[in-house]
Amino acid sequence: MDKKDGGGNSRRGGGVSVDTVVEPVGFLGFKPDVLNSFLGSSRASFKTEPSAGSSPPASSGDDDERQRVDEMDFFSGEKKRKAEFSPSRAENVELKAPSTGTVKEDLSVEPINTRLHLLTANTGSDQSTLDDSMSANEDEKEDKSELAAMQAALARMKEENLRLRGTLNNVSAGYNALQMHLIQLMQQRSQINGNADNHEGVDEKIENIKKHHSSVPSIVPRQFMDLGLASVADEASNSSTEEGSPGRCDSPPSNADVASTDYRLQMTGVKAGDGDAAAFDHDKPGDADDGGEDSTGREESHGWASNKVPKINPTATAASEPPQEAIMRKARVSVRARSEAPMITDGCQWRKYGQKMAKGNPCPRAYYRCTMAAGCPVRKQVRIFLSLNYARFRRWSLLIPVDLDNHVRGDHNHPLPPAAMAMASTTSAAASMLLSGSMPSADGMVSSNGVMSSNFLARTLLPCSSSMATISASAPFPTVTLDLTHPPAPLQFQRPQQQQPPPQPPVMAAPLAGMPQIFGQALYSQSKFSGSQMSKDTAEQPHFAHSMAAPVQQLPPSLADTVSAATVAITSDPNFKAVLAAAISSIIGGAGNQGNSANTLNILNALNLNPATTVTSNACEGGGKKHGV
DNA sequence: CGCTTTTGACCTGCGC
DNA sequence: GCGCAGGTCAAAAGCG
Repeated sequence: MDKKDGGGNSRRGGGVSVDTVVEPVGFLGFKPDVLNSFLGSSRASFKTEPSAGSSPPASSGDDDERQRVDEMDFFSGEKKRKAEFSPSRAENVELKAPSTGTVKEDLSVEPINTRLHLLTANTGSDQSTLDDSMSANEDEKEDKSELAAMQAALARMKEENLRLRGTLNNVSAGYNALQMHLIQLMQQRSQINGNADNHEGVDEKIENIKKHHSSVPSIVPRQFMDLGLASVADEASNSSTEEGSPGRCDSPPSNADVASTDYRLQMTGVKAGDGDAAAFDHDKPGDADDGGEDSTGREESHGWASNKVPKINPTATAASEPPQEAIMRKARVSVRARSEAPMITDGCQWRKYGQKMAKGNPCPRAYYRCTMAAGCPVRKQVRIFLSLNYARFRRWSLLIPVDLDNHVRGDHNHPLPPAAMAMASTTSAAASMLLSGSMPSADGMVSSNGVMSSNFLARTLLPCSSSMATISASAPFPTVTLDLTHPPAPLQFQRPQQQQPPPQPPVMAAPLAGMPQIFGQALYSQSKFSGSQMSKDTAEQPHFAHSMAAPVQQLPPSLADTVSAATVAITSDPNFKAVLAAAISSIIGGAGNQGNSANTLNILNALNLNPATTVTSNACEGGGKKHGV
């Protein structure tokens, strides 16, 4: 039972810059009602308050600025104006104003104007005496100005609604494109692996999708690396990925089923300067979401992330990257789980008991307490980010990435389920790895020729599922994403499907006998990915660059050589091995709460490691999650 | 009807 | 002492 209340404060003190991000989100197709936890109980309502004594905002130059500010605060949680973005209700937006009550707006100004005129008439009918006429006229003027202000506000809302609808269409189109591309990549992958059965299955899927979306283009940008598809994407043919060139979706599609726009499913803390988070990227103030970039980004919101993700160009990226990005970069461990599941985030059962807006942060902070057992004192904070999801069956829902804030307090007075144990230790190991000196960043393991990748780590940490763990390099900080939306599978290392298995590395012992395939796959899969941080990270961490990139630079296309390169990489770095062992042991020991330490030691021995020199025990605590409770 | 979520109010700690 | 921000409570609302 490791108590680690203090460990959860790694963000606050000690300079440890790891956010343990847990995303109790449904990745695709989770229930929209869960989304209420983010935006409150408001139902497609925009609350507007005319500014006190303000003149009606005409269409002046300040109007655009004001509108931009409004949009920036659109999901900021400020009380004066909050909205639940429920695209299914986007056509029927309810507007509330203090003096007018509730006005239904069906994307038409006419009803609003009618109501406002009625209000104006009522106001005028109150005049009865001459003495009162003066004050009445003043009141009338005031009312008129107020009404004008409200009209302007309503007009803005209408415009915003239209823009949101455009965003809806764009995102839906992006989703279609993404789905199509995923299937294609799966097909290509199956071809690579020579798996005829999978190939047929994928073909069938493709045909099914094509039936529904006959005009889905075959181009999808690389952005969806964040989806956990990075490896798949990089295994794709050059054509499909290279076609995702910036600017190809300059104009928003007119048809929701025609996709040519990017769709970014995960937008947790995306740097505003990227501009690719579109209209719903609400970053912390000061995240460079100002200045000229804002205006352009605002325009791009119409096109929903119109490919502003920097193209993978290591040299150009390193040269043009603003210095502040280096400061902003943090390691993140993101765990994704379906929100409709009774167990959210980490296998425990939590009940929300409060939510608070943090100053300077548009994302609310929610407070949960463990309800797995009566009187369990464990509580945790989560910070909620917002992103969009166009789920299956063309239903809208919102992603709710949740930041655990490394703050789980107290000790459970009950045994934790195995899932919680495994996940806690795994995320901790991942976070520790990101922080370890051997790991410059999640995406930094790139050689000069762009090989080696973040998914190397991801698949290492969760080798039992190739799609379970990914590491995103496109975010401003490396993010380890553990996708728990898939049902937990028993540890089964993939066996090479080739007729001729790759040579076993000499140091690989029994527990890791299946790892070469994983490493090789990861190495191969990321051949074109994660170049953005390469130069900087390798420069910052020459040690690791040497240990990891050197063999990769000579990477031939054959799988055997990639395995060899991975072997060298693993065995040359003790910290890497240590964290790897911790992660694997957590998985192996996940079925039971006992024996994690023993497993770790076994794996350390298998890796020829001296436990005394490793970071194993600390690694499992450094990430801020409870471990071994 | 009971459980969960929301949300405003209240409490507490900390910095100035 | 005051203000601010974080954390918690509890009534109200939502939901199945």
